[in-house]
Amino acid sequence: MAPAPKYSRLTSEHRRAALEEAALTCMARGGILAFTIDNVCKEAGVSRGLITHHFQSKDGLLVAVYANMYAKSIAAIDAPRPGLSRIAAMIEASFAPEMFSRDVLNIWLTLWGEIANNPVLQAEHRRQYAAYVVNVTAAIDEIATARALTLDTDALARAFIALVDGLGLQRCIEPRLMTPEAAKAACHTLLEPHLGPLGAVG
Amino acid sequence: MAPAPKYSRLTSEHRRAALEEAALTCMARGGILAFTIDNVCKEAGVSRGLITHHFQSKDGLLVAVYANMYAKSIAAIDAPRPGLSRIAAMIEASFAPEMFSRDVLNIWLTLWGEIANNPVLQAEHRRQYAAYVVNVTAAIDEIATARALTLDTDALARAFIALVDGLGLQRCIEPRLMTPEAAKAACHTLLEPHLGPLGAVG
DNA sequence: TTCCTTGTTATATGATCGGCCAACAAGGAT
DNA sequence: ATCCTTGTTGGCCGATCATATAACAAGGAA
Repeated sequence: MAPAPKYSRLTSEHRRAALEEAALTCMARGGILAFTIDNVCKEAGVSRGLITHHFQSKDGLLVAVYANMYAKSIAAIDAPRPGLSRIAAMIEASFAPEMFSRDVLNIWLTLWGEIANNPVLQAEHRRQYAAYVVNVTAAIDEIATARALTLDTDALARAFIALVDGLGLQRCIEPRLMTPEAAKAACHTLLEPHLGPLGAVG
Repeated sequence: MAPAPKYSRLTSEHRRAALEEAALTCMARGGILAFTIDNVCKEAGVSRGLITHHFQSKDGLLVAVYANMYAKSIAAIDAPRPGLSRIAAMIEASFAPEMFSRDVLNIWLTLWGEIANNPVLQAEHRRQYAAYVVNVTAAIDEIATARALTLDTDALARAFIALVDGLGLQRCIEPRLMTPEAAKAACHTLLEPHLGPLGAVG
């Protein structure tokens, strides 16, 4: 009989995905200090050399992880919801359990802290963030134009994004003091005085 | 003549303050990864053993730094400004250059990331943060009662705090895209629809 | 079956980590 | 002038850091 394989050999794409997933797990567990090559490879059940092999460097993995997080978030936030305006759908998505959890928010907090200090991540951030602002602004524009409102939709979008980030920060640090319902309500408190009810477009 | 002293001997209080200051400098420069005993002591121009001597452990210094940052912020935010309501004074203080700078905000971001993952800091945070919420709520109450408004001032205070944090986050990550003026305007966008003009109390 | 690409392991390396501790010395107390 | 408390130094420890590299092996191609 054939000898048992000493390890499973995955395609480059699958191994990369597994390592990114392990990196997220480590960050969620212990922040940037837990994001070490040893930790990530142990979490992935793999030897130390693989990160260098598949991502060139630890920073390479970090950038991949960040791009991955952004892609997943954008996809969730942009998904239309029947009967809801785009901005209302964004709010729902932003505070759904899979995005407003302590683990996911701790990952974001970890990445933010690195963006502020790691030049490699800053370039990646600038690209992704700009697209995010455009999306939110467009969603607010949708309601503003439908209702013939004249207001600075770009400034409102940036305030909204800041609010969502700040609510996530509080949720991450003290989950019991910031429920998804309270977070949603805070968003409505900001937007509805300027846009009217957010439920539908008309 | 007497031999030149080999080092300056400070009181415990002064040396502690110097080490805390050096710790802040390191955090502002490189986040939590730059907050190492070697780095801080080199920044303070002092040998490695002093942090253990004055703070028992690295975590001890971290807690002291956090308490220090909070004390300074609370003092700045609570300082009354002639002709301004308390909440308006808070906004002015929050986005003044000495608080809304990249360095200071990077320190906050660093501390937030640690609070989320370091149990020692969590206890300290809970105490400090509760006092902060009380202060902001009281400032909002001041206007609400003076104008006989009926609204959930606690929820509005928590939303306001989240917004301020989120604005600081954006400022830290991309200072050029979030000016102090834009940040102040965002706060007014949130509060004035519910409280009316924030300038004076009446 | 044989070859060959390449995913994977495992060890080595030099730097740096936090914490420990013995020796030193500054400067007030006596 | 001498003692004594205590702030300070600096070497040391085991652990862990990121990275480089050589040997190994899985599995499709030929």
